[in-house]
Amino acid sequence: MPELPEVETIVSYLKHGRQDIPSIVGCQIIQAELLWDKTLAEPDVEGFLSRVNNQLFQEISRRGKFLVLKLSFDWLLIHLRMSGDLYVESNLAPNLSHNRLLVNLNNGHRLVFNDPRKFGRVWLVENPSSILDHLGPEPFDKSLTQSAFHQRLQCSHRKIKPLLMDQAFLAGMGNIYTDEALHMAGIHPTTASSTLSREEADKLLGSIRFVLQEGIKRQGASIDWVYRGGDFQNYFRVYQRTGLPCLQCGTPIERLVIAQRSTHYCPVCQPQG
DNA sequence: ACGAGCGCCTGTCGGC
DNA sequence: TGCCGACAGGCGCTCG
Repeated sequence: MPELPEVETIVSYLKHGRQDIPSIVGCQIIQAELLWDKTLAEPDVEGFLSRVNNQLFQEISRRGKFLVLKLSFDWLLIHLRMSGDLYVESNLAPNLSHNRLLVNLNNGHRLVFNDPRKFGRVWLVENPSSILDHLGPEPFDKSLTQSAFHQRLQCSHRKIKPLLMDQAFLAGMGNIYTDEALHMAGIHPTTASSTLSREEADKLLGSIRFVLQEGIKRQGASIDWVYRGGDFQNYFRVYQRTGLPCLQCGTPIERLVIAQRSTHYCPVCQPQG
């Protein structure tokens, strides 16, 4: 599922609340229930359930695709992977079949981690840096200048698509937004990153920021059976549009598999290097 | 230094 | 209808 814009949307919901659902900031944890043990990456179940009790949610943020929840004494890190979702609901709501973790709060609500495919993971740690330190720069980080980005591209001999999806190269890009950004920049997904000119690199960085911003503005994409309110799926240029006309030139969008991931591109707007 | 292949999981969809 | 393969917003591991 979620890439940077979807995670950012969830952060916003948790921080500010939505409709009749309150913010979790300042709420105290009454009791947690782990419904699928492997959801928990760290520590062990006993340690988690006892340590998390009575802590308050102090700050909610995002790093790459990680949700970063600062508690009174620990940090709760959550990665949604392919199918995870995180939301707040009344603790009277019926328990859904794919709920993996429930965190009951002192305001009659609970934080729910729901994840059909069970790939998502949760960490409770004293210091988040051991987990977050391997991530590359945030796409919107001011220190990621055009020239710094070009430099980073020059250093690798990998294909541009898998490189952009490598979280150590850049934090937050996934399959959708990578395809969208490459189309907007007019770059073929198999292009060797080191062959990109400064102009192409500038355009690519601008496109990455543009599509991510667009995704955030639309509150993310809702695809397959995962719906949480966003509608960016109605604005896809290439993703899941195989065979449909390119919105720019009318040529049918093509699909190929790169690094085991489905890749969508326009053969005319994104010519082979 | 790469990329391919696979494992982790459940669900949906299209074809036969 | 039922079965079966392909596919799905991610990532870590092996292997060559």
